Amino acid sequence: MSNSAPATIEDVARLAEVSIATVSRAIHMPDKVAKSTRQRVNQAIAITGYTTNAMARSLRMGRSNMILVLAPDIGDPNFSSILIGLENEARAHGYGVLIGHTQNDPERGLEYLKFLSSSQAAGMVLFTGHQPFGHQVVSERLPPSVAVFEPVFDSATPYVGVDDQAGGRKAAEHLLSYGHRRIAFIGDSKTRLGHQRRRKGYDLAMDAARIPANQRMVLDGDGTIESGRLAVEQLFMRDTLPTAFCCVNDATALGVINGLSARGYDLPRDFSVIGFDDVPQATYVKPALTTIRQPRSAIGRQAMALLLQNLGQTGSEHREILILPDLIVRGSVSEPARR
Amino acid sequence: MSNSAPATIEDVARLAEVSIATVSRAIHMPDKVAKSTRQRVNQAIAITGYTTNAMARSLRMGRSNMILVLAPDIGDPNFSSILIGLENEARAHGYGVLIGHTQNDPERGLEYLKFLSSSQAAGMVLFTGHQPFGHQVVSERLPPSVAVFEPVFDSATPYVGVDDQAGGRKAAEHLLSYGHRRIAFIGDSKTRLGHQRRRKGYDLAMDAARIPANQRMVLDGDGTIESGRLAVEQLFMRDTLPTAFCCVNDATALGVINGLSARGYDLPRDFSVIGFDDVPQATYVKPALTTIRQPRSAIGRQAMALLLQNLGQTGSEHREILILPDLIVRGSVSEPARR
DNA sequence: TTCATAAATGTAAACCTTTACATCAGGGGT
DNA sequence: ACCCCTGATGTAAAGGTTTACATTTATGAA
Repeated sequence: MSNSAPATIEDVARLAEVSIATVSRAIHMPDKVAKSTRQRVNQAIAITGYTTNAMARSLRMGRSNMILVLAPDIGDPNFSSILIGLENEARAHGYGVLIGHTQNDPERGLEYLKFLSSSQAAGMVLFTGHQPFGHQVVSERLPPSVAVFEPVFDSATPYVGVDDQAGGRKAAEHLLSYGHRRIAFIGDSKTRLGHQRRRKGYDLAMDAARIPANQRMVLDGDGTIESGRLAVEQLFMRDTLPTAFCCVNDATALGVINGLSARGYDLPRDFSVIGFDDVPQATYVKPALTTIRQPRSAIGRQAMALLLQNLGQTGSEHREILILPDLIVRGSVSEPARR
Repeated sequence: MSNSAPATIEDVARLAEVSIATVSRAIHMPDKVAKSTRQRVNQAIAITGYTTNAMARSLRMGRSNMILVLAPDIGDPNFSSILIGLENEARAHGYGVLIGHTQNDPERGLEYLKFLSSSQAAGMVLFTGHQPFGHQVVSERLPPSVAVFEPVFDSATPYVGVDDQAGGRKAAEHLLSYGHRRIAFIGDSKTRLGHQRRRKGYDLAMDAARIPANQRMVLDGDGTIESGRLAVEQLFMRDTLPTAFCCVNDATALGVINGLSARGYDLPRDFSVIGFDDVPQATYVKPALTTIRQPRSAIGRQAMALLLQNLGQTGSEHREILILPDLIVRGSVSEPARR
């Protein structure tokens, strides 16, 4: 039992008085071995506490049953719930999940890639928005992978994520439905592709509402709280103010709320604000933030399903799965103020 | 280069016209091989793009150079910065870090334990506060491990964490130094051991200030935002109110601030609040939360150093390394209000 | 020149599996 | 009585390393 060295298949074989091959078969192809033998083997396994050495197994099989999830930032509020989706789906198929934290450091990414190439993991999920090795050219063939949350730049890696454009449109339409016409969009054209798509959704909604392009106030930030705060300051230097803020993400929206409150405005009476993502903080800010929710666990689930499915095939076709997000109504949107 | 199968040590050996043993030596004990040979080998490695198969290596050596970090909740705001400390230290010693997400599910914990016992990882770091397999009895000898953030219940696992008692005392003393005498402690005696120690620190400070025990208002919550809010409600049903709230952690403090603001009070004029942990949100709440900061990266660094050091030895003595936390002064503490 | 010794390299076993192939026994059909 | 087939099991190779031990070569002293 609690011997110093863990039991090997040989220990089991000896105890059950069979060959190691039979033990292996009893485990993996139970119908190929006589019932009486199977019982003896199972007993021996129970007694020795044998558990198959995954390392040897993977070495022999040239494939492991672990999936590596590469995240640049573990702390990202979007990460953990997507992860749970990934894990649950993986688990249902007999796979385990390991997380690699790259901190956006190409060297670390490369390290984890080695982990994959020595088949300690069978495939990978990318949160990074780019290949984990930066722009270096990597000689090895990349393992099966799928991107999540943000498509991988300049690559045919399949992608599963929220339908940003539809979400952006939904957000803008929600504001429009309350009668807002002067709706500022606080965007972010640089850091993420998805953010550009959200902007596109906003434009589409404004087009449909027949609001001319020159009446739209579009500011470009970088998706941080600070950038939301800054946008407020910039807008207050103009002649006309918006009645509502359509923000590219919740962080920006939080910054906007912050800036507006600091100026003494009462929300949502004076201004309406809508975000995108539905981060945990959205509930606690005052007023609670109306936002578009990332369908996180669905993204995780579908991404893992896609990856697992692609593990078998060689040439997996490029695919993009977009999931429609829901509008979460809280307290930060109301009718425009009379002025 | 970009052949289908990755290059093995044999490919390198063939190209360099030496035996595989020499290649291995050229890599791991360069001084044991003649300079000219070493050069040829290095060249061959460069050409083939060889990278040693970690799986085979670990199988042979019975030890890997990966450390597994087990976290019940990836989303915990304390997790990511401790992790970075862990990673940096590991990296400096040639180890990599993998994260296992247990979700407090003993089965998952057990799964990751198997990962360790087949020596896919050399040791583990526990964030869990308990052994990852719940209360099941596990036959195998546990791998070298170290606990972080929260000591492992009922076990001799070495622990590295903040000095909760000193921190709790520091917090209370800060309030006392502003002249507060009626200081409520919103605690949590159940979910974490560290929280009890913080309470102890509060008591020590109050003792030193000669405030009799029957004048202390101590409420017991569970360390959540909700529990902070609730504590406010309960206190307002009493005759005497505190002038300050000493909270067992930031979540509780956030709840308290929330509850107080909801009742229309102006902080910190009407009440002072202090937290513990310094979570990211502490900066954004209004007023910004004065708190005791978890020395997160130091914890990570020292924990990994301890683990790595214990990898060699067999019987590692039980040790507890406590790191003194700093007080972070923001805006939620001031003199007590005149009433 | 001849040994003894050190330095450099090679050979082969071991780590723990999985699995193709070989073997063996027994059963059913002729 | 013989053959063929099936089902159950065993044998051994392979997967990519590291390393103890064996072997070869070079070095220096006598």
